Amino acid sequence: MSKDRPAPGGTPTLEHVAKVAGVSRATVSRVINGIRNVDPQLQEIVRAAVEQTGYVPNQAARSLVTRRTNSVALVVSEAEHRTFDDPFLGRIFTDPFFGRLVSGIMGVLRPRGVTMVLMLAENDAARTQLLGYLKQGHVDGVILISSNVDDPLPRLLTDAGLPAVLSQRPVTPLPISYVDAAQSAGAKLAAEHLIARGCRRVATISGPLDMPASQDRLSGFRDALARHGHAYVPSVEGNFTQETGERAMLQLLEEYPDVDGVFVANDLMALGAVLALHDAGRRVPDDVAVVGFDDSNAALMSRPPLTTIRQPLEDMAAEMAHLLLGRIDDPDSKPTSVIFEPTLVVRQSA
Amino acid sequence: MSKDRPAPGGTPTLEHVAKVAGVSRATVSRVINGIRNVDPQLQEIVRAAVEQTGYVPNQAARSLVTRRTNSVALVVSEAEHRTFDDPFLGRIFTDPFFGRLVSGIMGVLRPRGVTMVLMLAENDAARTQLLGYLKQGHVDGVILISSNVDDPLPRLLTDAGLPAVLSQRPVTPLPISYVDAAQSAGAKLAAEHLIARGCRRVATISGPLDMPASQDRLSGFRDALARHGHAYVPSVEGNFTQETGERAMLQLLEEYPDVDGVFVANDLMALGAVLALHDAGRRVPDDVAVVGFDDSNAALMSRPPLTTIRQPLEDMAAEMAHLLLGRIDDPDSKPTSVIFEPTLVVRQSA
DNA sequence: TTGTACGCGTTATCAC
DNA sequence: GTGATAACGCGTACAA
Repeated sequence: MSKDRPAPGGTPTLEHVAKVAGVSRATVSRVINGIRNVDPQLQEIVRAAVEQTGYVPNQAARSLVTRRTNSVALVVSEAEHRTFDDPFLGRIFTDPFFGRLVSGIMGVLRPRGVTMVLMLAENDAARTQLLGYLKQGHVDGVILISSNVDDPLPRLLTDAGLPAVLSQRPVTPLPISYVDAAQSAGAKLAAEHLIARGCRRVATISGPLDMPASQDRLSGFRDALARHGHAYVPSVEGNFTQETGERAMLQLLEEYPDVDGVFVANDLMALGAVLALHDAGRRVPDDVAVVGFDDSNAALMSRPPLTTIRQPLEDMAAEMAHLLLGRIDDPDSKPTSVIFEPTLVVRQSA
Repeated sequence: MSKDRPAPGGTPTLEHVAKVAGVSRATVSRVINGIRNVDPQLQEIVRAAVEQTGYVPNQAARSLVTRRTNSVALVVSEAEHRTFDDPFLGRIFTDPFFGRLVSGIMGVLRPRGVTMVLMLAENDAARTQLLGYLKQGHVDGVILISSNVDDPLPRLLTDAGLPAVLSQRPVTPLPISYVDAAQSAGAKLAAEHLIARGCRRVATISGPLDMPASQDRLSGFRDALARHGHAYVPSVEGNFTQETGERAMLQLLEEYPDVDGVFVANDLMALGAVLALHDAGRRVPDDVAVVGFDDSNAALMSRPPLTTIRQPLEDMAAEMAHLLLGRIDDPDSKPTSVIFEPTLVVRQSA
């Protein structure tokens, strides 16, 4: 038989290495996995054999027995059905927001030797395929980002029993860990700053209202202003892109020409708003003060630079990674939530 | 023994389904993989059993024998060693360029049932980890994007025998497929347009000169102008971000105050250049004409909208996917290259 | 400390 | 058309 197939025609296997090293498969396996109980001398021999053969463990075989892949998925999802020209991909690869999240996540994953794969779920077809992929055990867990209220993914993930962490409080209570920023507290900071600088006629440009975070920022802003006597706060909805921020500001100007302060739900839209104001001949912040949200580097690209509400995205992302790893190590651990406090960063737009 | 472990405590396996359906494992496997030779009646029964048990094939076991994962990696790499605050992630998640590539790739991958995982290789540590991941057989092949001249990845990939496709002509000849745009032809279009509209003192803002594409655009631009008598064309190097485009334009204005036409190596930098020109009190295009590159939606966000050189990124990405799939199906097929022709898109900036 | 032997869940090659 | 059964490459009790 070819139990000892002599020529490593294809990729070398554990057995080849074992033969070269003159030891058993088990021993090779041990040194590769860093198990202590093995003679240092042999260790050297084995390492040499590994080197010589160019051996690399076969992930399929390995995870078939360990039930681990040492990789997690970062999935960016969006519930709505959209056309092919959908701005979804454009939004993702345009908003510095995501870069900060990725950075924070990799910061904790990489040192622990777990790889991150990024997957997009921009429509139902994508989601179906994604779910199959995940269920098949390609990854040990998933970090889910940017899901809106209708996104079925959180529930699907818990139903599938996959370790997962959300980047937002789930809309419907679910036994799932998540990390979030205190959105309304952030909005309150914005409101109070605008009030403090003397704005009397404030409005707001919100994010997509099917996202909890958008809702919270809007209601938080309104509540804070109500406490200062502003019964009504006009708002226009955007979708977090610079373009919609611009359009929203235009609409606001048309409907409330005397607006003198605007809270915009993210920096990218704020960038657009500032542009629109400039086009309309309004000075920022003298005529209209603008406060953004995120403190992404878009805030610095604006002129004037954006006063904004900073959320510590890198830290939040790192926390997500930690929560996920914890859950992977102990699937029975209780779902946890961690809330971060946003802070006001004053620059020149307000 | 528990060859017939009765209770599917964990995830259901082929064997469970077989038992429920009252057939053999082999049969279940056949219907799952769509092999014809199976009684339609049984097919139904099996399907029902699959449904009932909620069975999902175990990818590890499957690919252990098939040596296929039905997934490919899209890796975005960068050779330089950078600091933690490196703009790399910022660049990726800020440039619409990537969104278009991803979109084009998924357009061909998804219908064929292969999933795409996106991986970042922003430094050596990341690259090492990535390579291990790839060698372990997590994916069937890789599409490599945005590597610069020093990037060791193309060679590492070919050495490892992984099916791969590059998004640019490799700097050193390598037996590897790639897709590219005719960069210098595009630059020539820009040059001729500027000349045609009467520019006499043209300059250019190039991309990072360690990228072949940047070099080609620069030399193509210079060559075309030389043919029109412009012996010298000033240039400043940027790194494809709006911010560097802005700075480069500022520098250009300082050193060549009478510049009346600029070719900028991508739209994002062109956006910054237009901003800088505006700040400097120059009218675009009347005082200074600006031509960008890519025709990303950044071109539309600029005011005035950018005249630019369009490269069909979606099509190019789709072609990359095709080439890769072809190579995966037949690893011995010859490396292929496909070059796309850029076109001039005239808007208002030039 | 090291080796033996079994099992992980599938696919594929056989007979039937 | 269907069912045994042998790989696939590895980790790991268990025995030595």
